Amino acid sequence: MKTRVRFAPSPTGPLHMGGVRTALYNYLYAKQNGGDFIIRIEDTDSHRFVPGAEKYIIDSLRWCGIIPDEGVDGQGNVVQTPSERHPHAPYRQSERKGIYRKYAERLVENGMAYYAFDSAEELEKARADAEAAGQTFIYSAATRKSLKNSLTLPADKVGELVSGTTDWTIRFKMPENETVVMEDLIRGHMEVNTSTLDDKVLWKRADELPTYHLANIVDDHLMEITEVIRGEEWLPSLPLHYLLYKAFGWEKTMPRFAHLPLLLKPVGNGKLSKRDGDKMGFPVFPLKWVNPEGETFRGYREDGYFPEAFVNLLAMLGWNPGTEQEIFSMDELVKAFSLEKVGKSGAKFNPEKAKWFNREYLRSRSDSELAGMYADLLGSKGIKAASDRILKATAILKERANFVQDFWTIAPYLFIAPSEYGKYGVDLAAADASKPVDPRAKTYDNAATFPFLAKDAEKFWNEDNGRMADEAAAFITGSGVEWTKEAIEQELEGFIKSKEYPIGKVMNCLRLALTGSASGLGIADILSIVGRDELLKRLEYIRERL
RNA sequence: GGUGGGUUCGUAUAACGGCUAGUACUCAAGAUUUUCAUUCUUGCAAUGGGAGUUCGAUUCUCCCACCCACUACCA
Repeated sequence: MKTRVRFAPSPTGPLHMGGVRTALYNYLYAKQNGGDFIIRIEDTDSHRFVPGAEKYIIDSLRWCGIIPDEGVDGQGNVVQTPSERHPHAPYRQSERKGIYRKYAERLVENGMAYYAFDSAEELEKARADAEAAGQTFIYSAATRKSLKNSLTLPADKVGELVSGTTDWTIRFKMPENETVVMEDLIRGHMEVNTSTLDDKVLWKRADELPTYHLANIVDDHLMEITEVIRGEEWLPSLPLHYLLYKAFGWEKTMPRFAHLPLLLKPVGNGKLSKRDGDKMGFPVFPLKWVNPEGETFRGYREDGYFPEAFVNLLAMLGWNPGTEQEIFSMDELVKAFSLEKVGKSGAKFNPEKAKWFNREYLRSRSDSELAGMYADLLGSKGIKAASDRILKATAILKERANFVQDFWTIAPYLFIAPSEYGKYGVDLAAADASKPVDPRAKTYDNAATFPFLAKDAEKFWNEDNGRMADEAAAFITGSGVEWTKEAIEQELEGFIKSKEYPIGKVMNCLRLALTGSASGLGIADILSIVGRDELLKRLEYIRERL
């Protein structure tokens, strides 16, 4: 039998990284077994529907390289693998609403379910009363005999109510005192007694829609799903789902189940939630999301993560290959993945490790590809620079950065000149082309400027050091040396040593002039990129200011 | 409260019932370097507690503790 798994999100908001991981594991499992990965939209809750959420979910998965064989494509189209036996479309439960009622009624006819006429208010009251008495109300074998339903009302009254205008539901008639024996691909053998379970609503007259439980089982059956891989939050409803398959007589084709451990927040307890990211400074969503209230949530993509890195770090959260390999491409994941190696306990997300993954991917990218991204980044700051300069800078910067954005923050001085003294150091906010700080900035790439770090200036600059730096600069710019990092390094060092100048002091003065601070790239690296003239200009400039 | 699930360094995890409990991230120290970073080396750091089975328990069983999920006409 062909493997068919599905990811079945509810379009009630953006998909967070835990959801992406669930989709990923489903995808990996499907591909590993030569099967199909299906996306089904579970939009049976008309009240919680959020416009744009479905598209967001599909876009996110596509960014990750998780492409469905069947389902919706986010553009209003249906993706479907040809099946001679069954048409599986549509893939939105709202578009399938016509098919569920007869299944629910079949259960009523079999005596496995019943009509319930209690109003929301009545149930609310029953719950409140129970709570006041220190108890918990559940609609179950113990209570259904005293409630308004087709088990307690005369048949003619039931018929009247069902065809009437007042709302009603179909509830599953949970068996009394039976043990449900379950098998989970990750957790193994489990048992639960049905007396602790309640009579779940399967179908709602109010909106003519099934609830999750019914729609899920019916669709998984109709779509010939072979494995259900979903979050641990579904574990408590597994017995219900087993019973539902049994009630329909579908036991032999019932899918196997695997319940994934939850993703936990980095600090403290509890599962990762939407708000954690902004509180703790990392994204929880794959892509940026603006909710209907206009609130913005950051995304991994916008934070500069490569999709491959994001997929890789997600894969390693709750699963391990059993070897010490940590970096996996999607293809490698497909080969190595196994549900047996998925852990049982919740995984705390570690943002530091996430950055490390991105760094690994950054370093494995070619210089030319990174240079293209770097050029775009510079462009967004209003800086245009020759591509060979950008390429040279890329080679140096990629060893020091976690993200392409870091190329800018690590060394803005490669493309703009430092200007004034700043008490707080290099102010990158001020280094924005839209607000030039110093007219002199126009002399260099037409970009903005950023301030010197005053305390560094005081520390390194004095008459002697300044004079030696000037001498060194005059030598290197006038020597006709080949303008490469290696040659500059050799010549400059040779000159300073031949003069018996303190190399650290001279170099630091040059760095101060060049970068505006006491730390940064190697002098030769910087010079090879900014050029002779710029060295002289920046030295002259710092002298004027001091 | 009830039901279910879980518990190895700070975090992610490894360890047919059997070496000194391994690896990665973080952190610290040292080396390298003109500074910073990189790189390299070294180091810190864990089986929640108690019984039991066993020659031997991180691993199997039970009890306790703690954590998590679920407990809607939501998914």
